[in-house]
Amino acid sequence: MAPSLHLSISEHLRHHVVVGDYQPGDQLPSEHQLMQEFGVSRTTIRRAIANLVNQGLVTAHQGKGVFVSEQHKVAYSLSSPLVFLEDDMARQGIPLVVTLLEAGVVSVPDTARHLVMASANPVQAAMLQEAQVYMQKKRLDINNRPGALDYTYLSPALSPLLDAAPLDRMHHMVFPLLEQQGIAISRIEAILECTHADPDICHHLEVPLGHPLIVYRHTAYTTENQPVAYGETISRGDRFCYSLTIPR
Amino acid sequence: MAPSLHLSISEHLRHHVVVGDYQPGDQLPSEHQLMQEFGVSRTTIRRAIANLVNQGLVTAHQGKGVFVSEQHKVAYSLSSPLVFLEDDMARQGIPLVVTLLEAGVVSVPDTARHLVMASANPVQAAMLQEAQVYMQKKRLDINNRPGALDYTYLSPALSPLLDAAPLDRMHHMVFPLLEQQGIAISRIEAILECTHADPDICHHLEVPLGHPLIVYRHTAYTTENQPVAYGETISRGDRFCYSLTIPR
DNA sequence: AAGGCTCACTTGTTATAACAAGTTACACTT
DNA sequence: AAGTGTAACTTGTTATAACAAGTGAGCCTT
Repeated sequence: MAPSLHLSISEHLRHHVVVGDYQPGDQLPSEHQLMQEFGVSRTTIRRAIANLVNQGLVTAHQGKGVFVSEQHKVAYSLSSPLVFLEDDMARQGIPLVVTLLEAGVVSVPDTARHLVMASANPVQAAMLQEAQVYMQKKRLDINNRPGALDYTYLSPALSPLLDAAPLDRMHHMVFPLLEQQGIAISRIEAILECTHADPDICHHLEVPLGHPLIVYRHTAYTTENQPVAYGETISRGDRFCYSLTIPR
Repeated sequence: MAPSLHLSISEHLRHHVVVGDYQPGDQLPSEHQLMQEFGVSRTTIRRAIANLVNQGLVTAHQGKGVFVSEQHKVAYSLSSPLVFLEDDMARQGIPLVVTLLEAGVVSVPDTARHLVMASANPVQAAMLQEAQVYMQKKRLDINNRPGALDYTYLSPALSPLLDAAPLDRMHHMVFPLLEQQGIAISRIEAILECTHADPDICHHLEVPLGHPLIVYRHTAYTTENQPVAYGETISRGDRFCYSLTIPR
């Protein structure tokens, strides 16, 4: 289960970028230098760099070198929309005020099942149909008015870990907490759509009936392709939703 | 300018998937078979397949084989939302029927100005407030019903190039055409929000007044950080919008 | 028949090698 | 001084090779 070499090196280089050892615009050591530094072949170095390029952290130019992207801070948010929805808003100066409205054990709503059914994997579907740890959170916008509702469902497989991290500490930033406890999210499937506000939502978001809303549904999978978290975020659609910078 | 081998092979395989020669769940020929079929080394075949895996079209299982993904129709490449909005839909077999409704020279709407203001660069703001080449396009969905409206504004700096490529040839795929003429788009800022349908939109999209709509606004910047294109895409929000698989 | 073993198949990872192609600096020619 | 050309870098592409690791069928033992 040990990570492969090129992934380790990729992580190592990314760490330097995130920490700030490499500033935006800086040139990475050449492939030859990295080969000597890590004592591996060019194949491995190139795969590690290809990994970073795919994530948008660096850009390679034939004949010149590999350079740290200018907007790597938002590039990171692009490769992980979970961060974009939680972490990144705070990073953009939008205060993230979250209230935990409800928590308990329930079953997943039909919308989630639909999402899983699309992948046509009976095992996964069965897993998500089981009882889940459930959280409902309200998020305030800049004006301290209700901005979004968050529904999070965690797989029962996570129960032992959840005991170690009680629910009241999970009132925000679920994914970082999961990763901190060794649960690696490798893939996320997301669907974005737009609906009217039903009476229940109206109450929480303080909008009139039928108000336009953006619904963001996502399922997070581990490296073993097991769905461990499903979430819905319902935001008011009439105001700023999100902005991102996309490196090509 | 000839595409590299592994990209050609990747395109070739993807074509089979999109056309339907390979059904979801089908197993691709093994690496060894593909090596013989295309007469290339395993390196090249593996890079071509890695390409497809990155795009979410296929899934590889060690010891078993490579299989066509179940959800390949909704797997978008996240690294380029412009492609997702134009090129990629066609590539995935979703017919891209576009009608050019109107074209001319106008000034940018206030929404665009707001987008530029957010980046707090007066030079950029001034540039986008000038008169622009303007295009309005209607896009049909799978059922040949109106699916989205497209508004594209091109910077006056592009005028000489636009003469070479007349507007009637730009009825779709604006970005590829720009790149073809040497204009490199390095960054895109995008905002996503949700509104009601106003009477004008109702007419084109054939929806009742007040119908929920998703608005996707984007500004494209060159490598010199100059905004050269602004676009709005207004889609019906009540139906499937997009779904993506995000590799971490 | 049940269980375990081996073997042939698959993809995964890494190493080595050679050439292509873009960039840059420096020396050399004009 | 201006331009040219070469040489030494860089990344890009492909080939060959070897071994690791997961899978499954079939044989073989019990």
